Amino acid sequence: MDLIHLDNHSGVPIFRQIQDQIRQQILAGRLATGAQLSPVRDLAIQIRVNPMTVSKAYALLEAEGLLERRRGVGLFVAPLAPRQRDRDCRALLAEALGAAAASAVQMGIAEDEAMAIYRDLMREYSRRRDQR
Amino acid sequence: MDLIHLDNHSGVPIFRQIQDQIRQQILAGRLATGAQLSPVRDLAIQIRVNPMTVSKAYALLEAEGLLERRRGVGLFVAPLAPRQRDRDCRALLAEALGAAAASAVQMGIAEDEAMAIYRDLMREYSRRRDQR
Amino acid sequence: MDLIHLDNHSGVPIFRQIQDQIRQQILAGRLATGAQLSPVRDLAIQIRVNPMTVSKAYALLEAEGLLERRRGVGLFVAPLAPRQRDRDCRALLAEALGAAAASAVQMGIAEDEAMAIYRDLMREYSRRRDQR
Amino acid sequence: MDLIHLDNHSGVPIFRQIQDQIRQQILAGRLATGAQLSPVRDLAIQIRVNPMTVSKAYALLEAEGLLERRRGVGLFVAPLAPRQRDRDCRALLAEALGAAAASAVQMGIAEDEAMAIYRDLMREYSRRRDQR
DNA sequence: GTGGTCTAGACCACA
DNA sequence: GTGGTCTAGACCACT
Repeated sequence: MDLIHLDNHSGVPIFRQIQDQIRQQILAGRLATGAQLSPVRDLAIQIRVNPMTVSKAYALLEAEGLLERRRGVGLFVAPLAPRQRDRDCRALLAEALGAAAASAVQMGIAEDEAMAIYRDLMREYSRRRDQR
Repeated sequence: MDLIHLDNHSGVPIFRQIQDQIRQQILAGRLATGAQLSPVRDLAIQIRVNPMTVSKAYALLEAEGLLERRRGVGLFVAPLAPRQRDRDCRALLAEALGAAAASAVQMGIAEDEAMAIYRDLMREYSRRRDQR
Repeated sequence: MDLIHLDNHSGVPIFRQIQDQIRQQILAGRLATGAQLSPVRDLAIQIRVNPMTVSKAYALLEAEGLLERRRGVGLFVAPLAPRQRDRDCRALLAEALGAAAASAVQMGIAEDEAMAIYRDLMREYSRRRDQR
Repeated sequence: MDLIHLDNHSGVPIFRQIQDQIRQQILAGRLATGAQLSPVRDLAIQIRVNPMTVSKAYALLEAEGLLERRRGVGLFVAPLAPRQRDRDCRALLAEALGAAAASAVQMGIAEDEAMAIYRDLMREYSRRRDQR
């Protein structure tokens, strides 16, 4: 399981940051089906956060159907059909893009220019990622 | 001044929703330089919100330099150099696109596909807007 | 809002007891659409429980779509179409009856006898209720 | 001995699910007096559960007086007077129906309708059972 | 060992 | 005033 990176100044609740990052790791396939997640306490120590906060993030992911609890054993990535996974990915992306689409249209920025800005940002990110 | 649309379920603070929408109207040119904004009380009644909330949104926009307060008269859209306006638009858009770019890269969605999704969303929005 | 009755010995988590009872009050129509719920702190004091526990119950009911949050104002019973309400009631009842149906069949108790037992229990409850 | 079916999502402890299902098999007569139960390890492997969990279920059933332990030999279904058996069955059923009776009354569902729902569920179960 | 629940009390954002 | 979040630490149930 990849490291979780927290930003205390973003205004986004910590449990939400954890939840979002784990969800992405699952949808991106970096957390495979059946994989066991870090125990609540371990992750809590690792990212220096109260165990309850981690627990809350896990609970919400379980409610989303992405995690499965095995009592007394631990939490595991729930099986997810590849198609379902793809659909979830697209839905997630579309949601993230929604506000940006509205912005561009409202501000009268040309479709091509907006797409170019988006492309540049994606390249920027993938470059940064490859360097790591 | 266009109508403000609030979403109680989005988790975004109401004052922020007002602020964002007015800012966009200004940058999009639909609220021209020198135009007078609705008085706090009027807008508050119109969108059924506590006047304090509207006032807070206005104050933040004033702090951004987008509004000008003329005491005893009202609030007006501050003059804004076209270049400045364009730069602000792009910056705003880039910010809105940032998270979506990171998402697409992390989830391994191809650049082209992500851009296509974005394009579709923009067309969807402009179509909806034209219909009104 | 009716009193919430807690049973510390039932093994059912407190937040779940609160959640269940409020849900029933809503579905039974004793908490009408638009009614404001007791503030978290008030209810917490009234039933001698930690505010977080109440808050958790409220949050889960909101996730169910039965409650609506108005930021900084309070929590309210969400509008619910009468048909939807009826369907929810039946679903809730069917769920509660599921295990009992399986039991009766598995233990080979005749349909009529099982139904008679059920009828007697209902009469017992309504009698008790009327006395109050 | 019939198969034990476990549901990890029900919230009911696993040892409790095992215990309940074996109890029902005994009361239903599908596990006859004197019959030997599967050894702890065998059942544990069969239903993919920690042997300790099976052992706990067996121990609780022994405490209930439904099982008899013969040291070095195994566990057997204890003799049970038919009347006792019937009483246990009814008591078990009444317990399972208690919450459902309270629900129906509280939600104002008519006695007849509630009983009809219950009857339908029982028929549904017996049909499913006959198909197997 | 695992996760779940609860407490007491603090601080914050929102209206 | 409202609810939301987080902490630190306790206790419990399950495996």
